[in-house]
Amino acid sequence: MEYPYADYVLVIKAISDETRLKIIDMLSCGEMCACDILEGLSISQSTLSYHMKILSESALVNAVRDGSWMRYTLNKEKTDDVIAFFKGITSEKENCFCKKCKNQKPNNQCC
Amino acid sequence: MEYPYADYVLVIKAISDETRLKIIDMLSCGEMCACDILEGLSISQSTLSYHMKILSESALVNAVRDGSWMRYTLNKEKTDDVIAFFKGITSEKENCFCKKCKNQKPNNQCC
DNA sequence: ATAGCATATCGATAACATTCGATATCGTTG
DNA sequence: CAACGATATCGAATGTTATCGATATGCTAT
Repeated sequence: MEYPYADYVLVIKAISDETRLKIIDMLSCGEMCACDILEGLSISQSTLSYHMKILSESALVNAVRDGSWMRYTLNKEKTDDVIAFFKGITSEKENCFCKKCKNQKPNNQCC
Repeated sequence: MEYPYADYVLVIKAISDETRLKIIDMLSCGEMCACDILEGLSISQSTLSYHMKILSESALVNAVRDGSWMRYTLNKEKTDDVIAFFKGITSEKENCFCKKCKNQKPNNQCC
């Protein structure tokens, strides 16, 4: 209990969209430019730009300009960080909130 | 490439909300009833009911009626499944989409 | 400097999410 | 079976997201 939930909500929102999950998958084995990502999807160029902005602003994806092209890579540090966060909140721990419950049962569970 | 993205979008959307992340964290070390969860948050009872519905419909949380109370537990199988899915799409793999890119560079990267 | 390609931004729209108070349902207990 | 407590559902208000076409910006060649 007491994680920076709000910070992670931004990142998790970024991965809670089918198009963006596909893009992350596409980037998982190497760098791609916007034009190639666009070819693999059925969306408009402006929509892709919108999604890439969300992915790079949440730091899940690194964006580098190369001439008139944009080259994108997956930021594995960030994706691992999200995984670690989610593992953390789903794992049992000391000082857990539920241990303070009022309506505990004899078996030390809540309610 | 070619994961059941849409299926996981539902689950990831379920965890992309601050209130629901808190609830998952609360449930991480044991069972809780709705009333105790409600005490730990600053939302109305109807809003909690809405969030619990999203969490249990996405199978992240198991809901059991016990008399007039509802008892909730975290479904670790499902949370582990989401983690496995996300690890999968963020890890390099064979037959990766990006290997079919048109605009490849000499280093075998895209663009 | 200008024409052309790649990408970003804008404005509109439609769909979806979150919240609440009011009310309904459901189960328990007198 | 009536009253009550716990939870669910409804309807409305408000905010957020995804999408597009049109247009702007920014680079690169010519």
